[in-house]
Amino acid sequence: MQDMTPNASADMTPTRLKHRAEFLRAASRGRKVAVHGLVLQALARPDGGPARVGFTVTKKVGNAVIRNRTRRRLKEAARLLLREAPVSGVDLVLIGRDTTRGRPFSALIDDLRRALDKAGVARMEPA
RNA sequence: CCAGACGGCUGGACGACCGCGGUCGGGGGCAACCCCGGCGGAGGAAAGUCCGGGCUCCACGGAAAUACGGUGCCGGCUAACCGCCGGCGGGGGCGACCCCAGGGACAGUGCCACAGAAAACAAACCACCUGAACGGGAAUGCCUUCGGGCCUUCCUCUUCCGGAACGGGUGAAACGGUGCGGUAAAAGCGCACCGCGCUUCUGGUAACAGCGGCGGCAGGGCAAACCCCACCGGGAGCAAGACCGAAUAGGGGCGACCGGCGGCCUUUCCGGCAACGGAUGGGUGACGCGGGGGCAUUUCCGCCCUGUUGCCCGGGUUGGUCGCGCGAGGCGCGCAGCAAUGCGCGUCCCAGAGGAAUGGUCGUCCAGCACGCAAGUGUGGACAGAACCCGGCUUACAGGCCGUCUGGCAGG
RNA sequence: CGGAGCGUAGCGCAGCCUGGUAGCGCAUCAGUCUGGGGGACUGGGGGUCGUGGGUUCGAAUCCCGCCGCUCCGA
Repeated sequence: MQDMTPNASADMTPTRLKHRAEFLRAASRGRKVAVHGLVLQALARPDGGPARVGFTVTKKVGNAVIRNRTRRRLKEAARLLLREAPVSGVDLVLIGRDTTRGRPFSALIDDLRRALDKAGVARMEPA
């Protein structure tokens, strides 16, 4: 978040979404796509910097161990997918569901790819 | 072998690829940072947050009392505890063993529904017994005018004096239980045993236990009802707290206090016609200097703030560093102790995040479960995730391992 | 991290402090009034008192542990 300078665009590694206000902004004004393994909220940012990713797993899903496992699988799926197909200028919030934990990992990655596509994130890639 | 009791340990293993955060070393880069390599990276409950401490800040002269809260058989352990260990007493179990907030009910207040005569000061009531009075009845005897009258005995309604606390369907509980004697009827009224109270002595640090003696029985239960007694407790919590940076208007209000020099106000004295000057004591707070602070550090210059301090109002700040892991520490051995635990020696350093790492995927194996005669096939890891630390408690937990002990059956 | 409260019939609530009978409203069922509906009246059914222990003769009530939910402060 410190190096949001435009000339650092060679590094497209996503950073982390941290503040409550940012999550609320993505929830209220972003596009929402629900697929089997997760729910995606995406909100375009005008600065064109690297994508920022946040994770939400509510207490409804389970206890702390289950929530950790859910979040870590989402985190790994986002890492692998955004490494081979980086996007920018967007805030992404991945919300875990009950099914996230038992979903086969390859299917989870497909879910995320499809959700990004439906949210129009792929077309947000910088020119 | 079966059934059971208690205590302790463990909480899948190995590997491959891709990753995460910490730290150390090397290299690159002005720097932010990047690359390579090494090392280590969740638990017995990390959980619930129910107790106790350390640590930090705040408050506070000492001690006591009051209020509030907690604890409550005895002894020991501990930094401390509502904890642990060992005893005692009570209850349960054939037993190993398990359970118990277990001080005080002559300090006081209160409650004990229904039932029952009565639920706590003790008596009243029904029933029982002796006696008396009036009346009634029966029998015997005497007298008679034959209507009845009288004496004695017995029974009885009602009433009264007395005896006694034995009985009264009840009830969780009712002024001790059983038996014998005793009596008008009875009763610890007397005796034996049991229970109970007091007590000498003995054992024990003590709670308490045992033997003996004395007492004919004191006197219900509930204090997890109020309460009494004894002991303990200041408050808040790592978002504690400290530092650096950035930012803002380095802002405002109300008070208290200090005086090195000048200025200003003022007391007294001297000089002067006077303005004023000198000396002296006091006051005055933003007006100047000195002094102090800041702009990374040192010197000079410059700029800015500023007397010191308390409280309040307003404004800005969500960045970083420390606190932060060598500790009431882990492991092993020895000694003391029944034990909890303590002491000594040796050895080890063992997670430190901050929207928060400790992971994702796959393979082989080891337990478990299901199917199958079998080879095998399929399935599949219990409860659960550190956030300042430690000692406990409570709760959750698939399966496995070890030890000690009890009862029963069979065999030698 | 610290603190407060709640859990009783299908729903909303009393009863708890001061222990012995669980009650009220809506809903539901049956009957009557009406030609029918609505409505009114009469009568009835329905509750492991969140859960596990303890105290007591007796616990929804008192005490302790646990589960779930809500709210407040930093």
